[in-house]
Amino acid sequence: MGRRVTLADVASAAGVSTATVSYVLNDRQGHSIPEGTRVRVRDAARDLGYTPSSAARTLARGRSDIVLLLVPELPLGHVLVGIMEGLTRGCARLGLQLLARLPLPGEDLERLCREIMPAAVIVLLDPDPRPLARIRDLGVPVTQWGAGPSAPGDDSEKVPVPTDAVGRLQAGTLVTHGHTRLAFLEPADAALRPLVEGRFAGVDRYCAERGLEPPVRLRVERAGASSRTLRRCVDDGVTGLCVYNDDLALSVLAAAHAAKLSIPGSIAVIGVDDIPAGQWTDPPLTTIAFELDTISARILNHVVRALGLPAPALDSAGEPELVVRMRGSVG
Amino acid sequence: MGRRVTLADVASAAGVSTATVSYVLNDRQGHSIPEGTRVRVRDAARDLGYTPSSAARTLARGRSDIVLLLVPELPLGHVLVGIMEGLTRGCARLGLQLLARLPLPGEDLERLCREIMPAAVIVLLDPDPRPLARIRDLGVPVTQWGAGPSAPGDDSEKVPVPTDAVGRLQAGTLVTHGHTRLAFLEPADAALRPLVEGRFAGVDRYCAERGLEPPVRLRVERAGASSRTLRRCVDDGVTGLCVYNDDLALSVLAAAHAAKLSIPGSIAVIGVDDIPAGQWTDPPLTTIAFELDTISARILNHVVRALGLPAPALDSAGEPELVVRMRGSVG
DNA sequence: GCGCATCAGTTAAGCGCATAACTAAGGTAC
DNA sequence: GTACCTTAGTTATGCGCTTAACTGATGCGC
Repeated sequence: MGRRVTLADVASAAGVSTATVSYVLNDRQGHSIPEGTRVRVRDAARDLGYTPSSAARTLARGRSDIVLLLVPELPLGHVLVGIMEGLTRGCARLGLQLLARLPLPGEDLERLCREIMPAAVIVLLDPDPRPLARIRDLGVPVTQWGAGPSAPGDDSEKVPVPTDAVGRLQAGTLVTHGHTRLAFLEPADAALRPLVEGRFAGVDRYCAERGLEPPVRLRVERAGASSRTLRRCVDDGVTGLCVYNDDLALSVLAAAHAAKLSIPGSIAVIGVDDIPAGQWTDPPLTTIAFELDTISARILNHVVRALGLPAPALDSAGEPELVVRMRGSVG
Repeated sequence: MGRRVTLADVASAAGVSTATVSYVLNDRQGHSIPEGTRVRVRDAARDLGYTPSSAARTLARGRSDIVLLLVPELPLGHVLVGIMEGLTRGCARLGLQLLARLPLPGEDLERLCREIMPAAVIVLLDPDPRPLARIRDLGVPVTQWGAGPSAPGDDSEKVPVPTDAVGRLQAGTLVTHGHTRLAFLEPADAALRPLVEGRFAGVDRYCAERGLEPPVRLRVERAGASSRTLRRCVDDGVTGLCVYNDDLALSVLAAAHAAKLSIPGSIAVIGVDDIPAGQWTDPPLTTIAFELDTISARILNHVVRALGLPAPALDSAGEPELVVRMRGSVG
């Protein structure tokens, strides 16, 4: 198991003091250290297999290099996992460690942050904002990828989840394919409220701007859409259905089958998320996909700015975060 | 932002030395400290809002109280998320912090462990076992929830993912409902190989033991089952289909619809995972569900044992890790 | 030849906690 | 009364790293 290789070991191997090693390995400015010495230090570190102790560094610096990712208690679809992957990779490039935590209900997040002193906190979706404020008071920058309205003051720390844009894109896709009377189908789940509202608003405004009839708003109380709801929809003259997400859209497809309604003949359906199962349905599900790399880059840019890192901004400004995957359920 | 409240602050508030505070707050044995003093210390800690610095503790002890959870790069279905939740809760009760990491391809996990000195590492599913061995050499206990064969020596550190049992339960359910000629449908994905093999083996052995014909083994190359495959299956006299998981089973349902094959009339279908979407299909999907709390308790018991914690073993020995959810796709 | 700037480092003081080793006071046994 | 044990603590060191402050040598202008 062997004793740990410390800075001091590297220092004596390289014939310098620990301070010098620290300066070299951290690339600190303001210290003239000739290249020859730098090389000796780096070689020694490599040869000895030196790995810094994050605990010691944290203690000395007052903040760790952990970026704490608070993930929601919802099942983590492939969208969230994809974003996590992008964030993990991006943090690694910045010399930070992305570690994810599923906050437990009733847990004291501020305390958690006092314990581990993360360099930054990234929050996915919209938890209770009050603990976040207290984390900020600790001096830890909090970046939120969320849908709710920005609280006053944290505008700069919130990367918006596209919601309005999703709704517009759904509606636009349907309208482009000739549908003029739309409906919006949403789950009842309270946790999803901010997302639901945003997406509906997008559909609603899109219709308003084009002078179309306002969309019919439908809510599914539990486990999937019913054939009844669907049939009523069709009877009302709705021909295009924007569904909150692909999971729910799958249930719509099933209900349509059961009700002998053809898709997209009787009614066109578009979901959100681009889940794999959507490729296997009959017809394959047309959907809105999130561009995961673009989204994680935007989140990381906020973190970089908040930490004042001299990092090459991952440029993601111009790229789209959403794309339409045309498959077969929209005509 | 205020200075951090340290042990020393608590000590002077309680009128004792920092050593005493440390002993009290950590409940260390072998030190006679009267209840009165204990109360004074604890009150002071509470009143001041003391939170220990995990960095300092880690540095002093040589190991942190982080339990590193290495999650696979696969999309995290609700099974894995459910287990994560159970582990997070369980660790919290043990005074540990569960933090999850998505290992990046090519990343040096041993180095990561030298950096953060986790109290333990939990690995979900089956990554390359070699880095795991090197982590163990660091003295960090590694608990794996995996399907592959136990490597020699780590038997005790591996909690088996039920695979054989899943296959048996699928086959058993179909047989109980009168099906005697079975098939097994699997994805081609190489990452899933150990799970696939185990589940097939379960089906296969079950059939052998009952004197039934050996199951037909079918593989889906990409994106969902085809109607052709299904029809061939039926033509071969197969009436019961064990599908690798619910995602794939949904594609089977769709294919059956397309092929005008009735389920379970022409062929019965059973999946694995109990994904939500399975409740909304037509017919609703019968499936094998994992008992997530039981599984996370078993994993944690291994961790507790490996760390030699004096913890109340979360008793999960007798409980089933699998249950059948009868819905409609099996007869 | 002196003062001053620059270079190339070093010294040493923490960061907050755990813990081995010690102490001082009081009680007991004989 | 002395030797010893227990109780109830304290002292002080070290975990590995960062960083402000310092030092000694060299070069340069004039």
